Amino acid sequence: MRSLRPVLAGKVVKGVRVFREKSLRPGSVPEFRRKLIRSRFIDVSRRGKYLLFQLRSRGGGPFTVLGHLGMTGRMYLQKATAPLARHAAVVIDLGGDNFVFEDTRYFGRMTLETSPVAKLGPEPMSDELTQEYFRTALGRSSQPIKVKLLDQTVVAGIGNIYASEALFRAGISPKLSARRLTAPQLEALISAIRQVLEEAIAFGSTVPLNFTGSGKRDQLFYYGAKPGITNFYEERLLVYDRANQTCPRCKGVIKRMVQAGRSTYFCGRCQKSKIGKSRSG
DNA sequence: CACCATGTTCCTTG
DNA sequence: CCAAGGAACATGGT
Repeated sequence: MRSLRPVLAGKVVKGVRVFREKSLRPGSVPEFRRKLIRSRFIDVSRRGKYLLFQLRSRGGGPFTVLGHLGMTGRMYLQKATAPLARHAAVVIDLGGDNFVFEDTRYFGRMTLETSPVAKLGPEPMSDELTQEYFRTALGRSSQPIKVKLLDQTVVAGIGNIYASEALFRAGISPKLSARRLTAPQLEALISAIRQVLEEAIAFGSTVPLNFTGSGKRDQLFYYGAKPGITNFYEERLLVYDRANQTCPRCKGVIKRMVQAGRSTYFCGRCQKSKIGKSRSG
């Protein structure tokens, strides 16, 4: 959002090319093209993991395009003459530049349907995320706290990597039933979430939107370091993808487990909150 | 070949 | 009605 806002503001849509119709779900190519062509980008904002592109049509009517990157999506501007990425899904012609939505796995999307944002929980950085709110939102749930952190209706914007990272920093077991977190644990978790996201945003700001490295996995999320900076990863993610490595806090061993179908990484030694596993799960 | 991967939504089961 | 689990979406890396 921070990168796109300054480069999109004021730009007029000259054309729209859709290479992947399904990336517009829900919606259709004609509808999307009709709405966008000759419209002007006014601003870009964000809610949870959604990007909100605010535009104004030729007649002056404001409307919003919702964007979501899924797991592998990227959105960036490039020169109109630059070759398109293999998995370019939607390309918006802005005159001299193309606004490219590239998405290898096509889990991301662009749509005129904005209703998903209404269902989101509070922004993690906002005053709305309080210990009291958390308590209420978690309610009597017996689900593990890690699984609850991925529920976008509880808190918006936390993904699988940062859920593990936040719980590690808060010293809370990912297995702990959501209803069993104490007030101090909730406070610690809120602080940890904010710290993790703050660092992630600061780091992300140093990386070009179309950055791809040559190392294993995705460079932005996993390593993200500019070429030459090889140890940023070491400092950034403390437990994620570090199974069998030594815990940086207690010299225990980082473990991997699967919760709700997603990998969770944690230290079995310093994230013990024994009242964990509910018998059913 | 097998398994894993930053996310969301739909369907089924209990 | 709700909670919870699994599959589906599609492609690429190890």
